Amino acid sequence: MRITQEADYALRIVCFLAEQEGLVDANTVAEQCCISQQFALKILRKLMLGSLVMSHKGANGGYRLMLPPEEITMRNVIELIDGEIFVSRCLSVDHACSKQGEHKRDCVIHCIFDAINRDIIAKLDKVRISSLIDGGLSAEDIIKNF
Amino acid sequence: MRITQEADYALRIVCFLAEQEGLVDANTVAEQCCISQQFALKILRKLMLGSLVMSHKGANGGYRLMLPPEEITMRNVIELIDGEIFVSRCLSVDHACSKQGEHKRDCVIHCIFDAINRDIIAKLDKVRISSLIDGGLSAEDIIKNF
DNA sequence: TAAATGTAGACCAAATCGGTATACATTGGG
DNA sequence: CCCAATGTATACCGATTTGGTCTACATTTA
Repeated sequence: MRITQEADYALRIVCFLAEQEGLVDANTVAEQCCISQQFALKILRKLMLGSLVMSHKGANGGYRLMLPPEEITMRNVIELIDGEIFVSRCLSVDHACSKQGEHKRDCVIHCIFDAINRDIIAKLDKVRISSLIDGGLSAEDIIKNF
Repeated sequence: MRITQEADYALRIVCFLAEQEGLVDANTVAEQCCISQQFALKILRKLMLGSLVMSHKGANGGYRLMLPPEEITMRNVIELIDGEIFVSRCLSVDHACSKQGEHKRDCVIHCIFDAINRDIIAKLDKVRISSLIDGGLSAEDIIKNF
């Protein structure tokens, strides 16, 4: 599954919350992150289900991160929204290709995709939200770390 | 855009053709690669448009590779079928995120996705069809080369 | 108790994906 | 020369995913 727009939005939201103190209401989050309020709410709910953010109801309610930004990785956020990352369908649970493949090459192709996939996940796991926000690292420094 | 099932089929087809001598008709290709005949035809046509295979019409017609398998990479085949590879929508031509992003983090996230993407493409570019077929390399050797 | 918030989930349109169907063109063999 | 075997072209189709919106409701604080 590819990394969706929604996951991209979720990253923005998490970064935004990481830069705020106290509770921030959904409207502010949506405006600051350039997302419709309704969609932001939906994403915030998913982030809550994954225990990345918590909320407080009622007037003056809002959302805040549940973890320090050093303890959240890009992978955490993306997988929470999109589910497990896989670049090719034959890596998903049903393993379509390994069922059909009688040939050596099918397995080899599968192994290659798998290696690439593991590499992507490892990279996304190395990037902490704290690196992305103000006071974090430059893109070059993050990439150098890969 | 993720690597689709169709691209996976295309890889099988190209590998199969690489192992055959002379022309092979679409029915044989479809059967040997476990693809429906119609769908195999569709993929073969795309491979023709990309000049990876050529065909001969009429009775005793069929398809064959236009290039030696050393000169075709996984990237060639996949991009021919799926178009440009990008792991995240914000890397596609419209650059949705860079339009909206006023924040440093949006650019950083974009740069990270871009680095990951370039890495995937580079890896797929290193794998030649000749490595995938009988007499080629083992998956471990291919991955070691990454 | 009303206004400000969050909660839940149904609903929806467009795009993508994986594939099929139909009609036609070309070639080679008898 | 004609027909069977092949390829060519393109329209169509249903399921799933994606990117949202809408509606109704629950909770909290002033």
